[in-house]
Amino acid sequence: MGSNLPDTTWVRFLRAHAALTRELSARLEALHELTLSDFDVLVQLYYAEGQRMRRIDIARSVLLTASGVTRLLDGLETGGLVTKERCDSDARVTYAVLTRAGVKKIEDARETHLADIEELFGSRFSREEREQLGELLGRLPLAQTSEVCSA
Amino acid sequence: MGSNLPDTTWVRFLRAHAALTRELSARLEALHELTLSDFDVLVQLYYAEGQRMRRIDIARSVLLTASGVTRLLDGLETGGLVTKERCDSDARVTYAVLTRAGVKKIEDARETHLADIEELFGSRFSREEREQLGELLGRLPLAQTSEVCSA
DNA sequence: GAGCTATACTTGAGTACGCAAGGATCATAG
DNA sequence: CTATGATCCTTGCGTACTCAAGTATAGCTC
Repeated sequence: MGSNLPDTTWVRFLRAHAALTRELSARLEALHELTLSDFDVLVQLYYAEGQRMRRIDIARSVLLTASGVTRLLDGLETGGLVTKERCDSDARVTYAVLTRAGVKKIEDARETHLADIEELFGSRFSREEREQLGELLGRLPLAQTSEVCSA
Repeated sequence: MGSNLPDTTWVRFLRAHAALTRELSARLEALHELTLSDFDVLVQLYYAEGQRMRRIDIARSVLLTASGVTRLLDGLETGGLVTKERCDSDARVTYAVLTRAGVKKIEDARETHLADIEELFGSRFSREEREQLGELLGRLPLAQTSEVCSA
């Protein structure tokens, strides 16, 4: 019954994402009380200069909307993992800065989360396959907002 | 600044998914008032025997939870695209059956949605690349619920 | 410097889920 | 036939978003 389903590759992509994020986020939640997005944002901050970023840059790098970032950071802030900081040169922007607790949290969470990613995702592929997969995925459109990336 | 970010391939996977589903679902919503999941379910039904499925099988095939399916079908039902139907041999199960309007809807939506998928996803790859991508994605774990698939 | 538009962020309202718990119904074992 | 456990489905509740609208600031043009 080779049904004429929509591009099977795309469907696999969708299914794989659903299954992987479900499992990964369950584990991350259980062990560290973090969402996948929380983790994502914390990592961005961790590697940012001065471990601080403008909210809008966070939004662009993790592909959330501005409002999504506001609420996500609200959560991290009440959890004591980040703090706000005003910007001297532009009163519109407020930085999100990683706190000491935030650094600790991300370093802890990294440990298990990277292992989980490796187990459920990375280990399925050889080195070359992984690179090729990365290359293929890298061709996909990321945003209509033209400008992207930092370092 | 080659930062030691979590497996870049995985991150690309996440970003690509976020960007693609955002755009695809915006278009699908605008043109047909359907969610990606709605579409997904309708397609499954479309190709199912008698265009009918048990809810639990829908859940498994599109990777939603049972409750997610219940509510999604509630929506499709009030939209007149599917109807419930009791199962004679097992009073626990209720089938979801595609209505005439549902068939029409999915046939309409397919047209544009498949084109959108092709534009944003498929066209990025050559034939072989697409196959390879599909193969690689197919290796990823789909569910812990062992049993999968139908035809 | 008055007025415009663009940018950064927040807030209100709505939604698409998930999880956990509950209600039927089935299947089996005594 | 009754008790036990599994399966199918729904419901209550919580949450992570989104979009649209609003506020504040920045910077440009005249």
